[in-house]
Amino acid sequence: MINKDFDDNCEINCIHEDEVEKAKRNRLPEEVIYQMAETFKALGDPTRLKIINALNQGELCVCDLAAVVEVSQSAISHQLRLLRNLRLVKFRKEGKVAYYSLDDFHVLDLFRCCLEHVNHSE
Amino acid sequence: MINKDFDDNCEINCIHEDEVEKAKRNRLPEEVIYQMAETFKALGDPTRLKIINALNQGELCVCDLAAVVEVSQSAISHQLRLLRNLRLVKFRKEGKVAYYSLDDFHVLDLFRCCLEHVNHSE
DNA sequence: TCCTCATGTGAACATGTGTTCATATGTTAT
DNA sequence: ATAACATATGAACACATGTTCACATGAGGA
Repeated sequence: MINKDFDDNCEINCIHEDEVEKAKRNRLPEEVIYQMAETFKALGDPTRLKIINALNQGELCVCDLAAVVEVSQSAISHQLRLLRNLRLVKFRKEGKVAYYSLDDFHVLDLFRCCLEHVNHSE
Repeated sequence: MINKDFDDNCEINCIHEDEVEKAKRNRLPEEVIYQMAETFKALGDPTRLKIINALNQGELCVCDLAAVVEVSQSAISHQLRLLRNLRLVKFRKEGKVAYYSLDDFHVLDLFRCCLEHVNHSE
């Protein structure tokens, strides 16, 4: 079962060759993996999760978000830019006030799915 | 609409009071947010996503994973410990070989949901 | 027992990340 | 135009994170 003769230019020796080949064929493109990681990374911060949870119920302006999440306006703004760049939130401007809301319904799916995972694993 | 008289012991001034109050009531417990962030953070790394994608098709041993993901055995082992601690993967030992597999079906849900998000936003 | 092999792990290092501070931008009211 | 205000942003800082390296552990074979 273990095969040590096979290694495509890397020093790894213990291999279930067939399983490895199968797994290699099922690999996703590097770019897809990278983008998924970026998305998960964006959701992997308490402040940003709080922002998303707050926007769940509808749009909010920056200073409202700061009040709800209880961090500085600057911190919120930085995080919103990040979420914006990943198309997780969108915004519209009304005078000097910027109203943010969730951009993509997948975001809520991810949020809910993770919440369920957390609630079920105690 | 804008109210500057209300601020519960923080200096934020511009507030749509009712919206903020509503959002505050809907806040999740700090601990839940923290755990969700931990979970997303765990998924927010290319190496770990590759591990999860590889385990998608069934269990694999550590050196197989190293071969598929193409990083060192040590790096894989460190990442597996992290995933193990978050109950995202489990393992069984057969002699000196450790076989890892996905622990929780929510993990795959999250993975697929994110993949869909990435594929749809180009 | 001694050796080899598969895996685990601590320390160290470079890099990435979130917040704060100061300041810039752009809007509205006076 | 000036002042007040909402938001954006660059720099800097402290801290977290992923990998590598060296070595430990523990199982099986000679």
